[in-house]
Amino acid sequence: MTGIEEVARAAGVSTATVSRALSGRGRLSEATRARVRAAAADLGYVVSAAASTLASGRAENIGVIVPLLDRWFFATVLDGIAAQLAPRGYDMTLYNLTDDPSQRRGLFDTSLRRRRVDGVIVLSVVLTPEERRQLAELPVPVVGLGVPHAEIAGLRVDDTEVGRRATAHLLELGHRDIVHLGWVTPDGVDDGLDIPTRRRRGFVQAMAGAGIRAPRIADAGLTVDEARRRARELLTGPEAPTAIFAASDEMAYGVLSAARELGIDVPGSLSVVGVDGHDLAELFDLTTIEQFPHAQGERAGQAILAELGVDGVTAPAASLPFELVVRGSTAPRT
Amino acid sequence: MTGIEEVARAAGVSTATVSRALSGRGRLSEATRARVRAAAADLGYVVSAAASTLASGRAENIGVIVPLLDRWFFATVLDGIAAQLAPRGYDMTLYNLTDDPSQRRGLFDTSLRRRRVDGVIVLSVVLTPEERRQLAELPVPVVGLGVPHAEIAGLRVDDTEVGRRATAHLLELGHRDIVHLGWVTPDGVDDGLDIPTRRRRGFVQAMAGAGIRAPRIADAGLTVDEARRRARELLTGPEAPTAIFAASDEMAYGVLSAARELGIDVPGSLSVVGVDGHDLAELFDLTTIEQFPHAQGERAGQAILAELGVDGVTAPAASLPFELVVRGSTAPRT
DNA sequence: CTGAAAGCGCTTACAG
DNA sequence: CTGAAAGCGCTTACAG
Repeated sequence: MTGIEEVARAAGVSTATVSRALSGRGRLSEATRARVRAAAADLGYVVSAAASTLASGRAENIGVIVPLLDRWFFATVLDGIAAQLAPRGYDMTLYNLTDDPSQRRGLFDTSLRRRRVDGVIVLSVVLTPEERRQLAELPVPVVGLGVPHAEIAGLRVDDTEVGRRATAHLLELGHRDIVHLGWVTPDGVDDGLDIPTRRRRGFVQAMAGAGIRAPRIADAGLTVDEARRRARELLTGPEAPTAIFAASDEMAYGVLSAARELGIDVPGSLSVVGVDGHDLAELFDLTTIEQFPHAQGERAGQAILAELGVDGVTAPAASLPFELVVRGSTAPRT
Repeated sequence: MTGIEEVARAAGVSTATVSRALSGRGRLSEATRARVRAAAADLGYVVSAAASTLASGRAENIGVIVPLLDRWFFATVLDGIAAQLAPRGYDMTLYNLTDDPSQRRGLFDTSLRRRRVDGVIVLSVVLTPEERRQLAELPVPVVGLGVPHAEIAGLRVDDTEVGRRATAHLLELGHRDIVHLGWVTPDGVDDGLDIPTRRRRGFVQAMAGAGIRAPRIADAGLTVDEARRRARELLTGPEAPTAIFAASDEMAYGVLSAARELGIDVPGSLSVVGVDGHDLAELFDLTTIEQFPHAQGERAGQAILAELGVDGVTAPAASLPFELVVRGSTAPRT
């Protein structure tokens, strides 16, 4: 492969000048810069990442710690991150966080510490205290997105407000027998920083505001299937609700599916609202709180670039937007 | 950060020995190896990726070129790849291929040529001849997964057989008025190597086997929405089919949705079969050809590791398995 | 504005 | 089995 020496020779300058011309760092006359760039393009020269990183300390690479890579939400967030990083020449290295303790140890003890990345984005995962400590000790900035730990700074949707908003929508439609179907608060999160707890809290607050104390809350796993099972119980039990606020769109699909099986008309006899703005929500005609995961990813990308002092990137607001999208799965109580 | 010198001093050996002990390359007495490893663990020493890569030429990193990061299928494949790479200490750097020509040029001219990766996995994307040439010229192995170009070796599902199998299922149920709803063959693919063409071909072959010449074929975009629109036309037009073979599950959802809107009973009056084994196929009770995307990713990971000569990894078979999963969206013709 | 040279932190052929 | 030393290919403080 062509090296920097050949480019220097072709352009009639030193390797130092080639480096400066190509990286854009340091002052250089426009003429020299242009000549060097032309020579490099000519020869098809590209700077070796390893050599450049070793000499400069900059890797131009961002690590992203992501749980459950195959969930739609995270894939969309990743796409948003990539959209911010790529145009600035940053690569994105993925670290999939599983439940396997030895895999996790490998990630925190080794992979992240190889100095391969200039910064880390952590997508809503629950970390052990030890893992948080290791993250904090990394010599690079860390940005969280929906991470339920106070010590990891980052971006966050106001999920309490999300819960309130979804519930308010149902209350405005005249519903009173509303059940919130959430998912279980994971172990080890900081008090009230995890998403299910906050959505639940918003629900409770909104219901209280409408004079309803001790509203009904149910839990299920964060999957279509478990939500379907739980919804079946709720809808066939005594005092079937007239509305269900599901904590995610995929859980809402489970509710819709259970209703269909039981012959319960949506929205005639049951209103359903979800959260996420999932890909297929429109297909299901599901009312939901859209939370723009692509834009969340873009902001996370901006946040880490801003921390790195990349030119022209300013830190985005820490609070992420959301929006109620009313579709056909909710209707006035009859 | 701790360097290799400190570890050498702590263990009472040279840096060469530390390197050998930690990498596992070269002969070394067990005692020395253990002593060095203990010292390294003690000091929390981790080899610098940049220095190691520069000196050895090995990056322990695989690049993955992926289209449309937010589609479920590719996210699942990625998860499979990661599952193979991580345990062997390989990182995975994502290169999102968009339609933007300047972004693509940046990827092929620069990003991939920085010698940051030891190998590249390309997930079913359509490449220009120039891009293919650049890929072939990379000094690292390239493995394709469903790539529609003959010069990129790789893994592939026998999509002709997939089309035949899906169609055969409908024929066995007694259907004759079957429409295949596929997506448009992209420009620039090698003849008959792209997925939609092969599924279509399998459909035509199976129909011909049943004595049906010139069977009906429709095209739509590869999305729920476009499929829904197209299905609406098919189902309200003259000679509405009794069965539709959709070329993807997401397209099949569009068909189901159109049928629901039109009050057409599935599977009573219309049978629908898809392809993919999508996440939500069970929820929709959709008969489909499951093609195990997670396993596809694992195989692609194995394939690239095998090319790199990683210990204990053997090249998987190039032909990927699939399986008809019969659910409630198909039934005998009435 | 530009160059000579040291140095980034490892790996590995060579020698013993 | 182990070490001394060259070298991987850049970047950047220093000097001019």
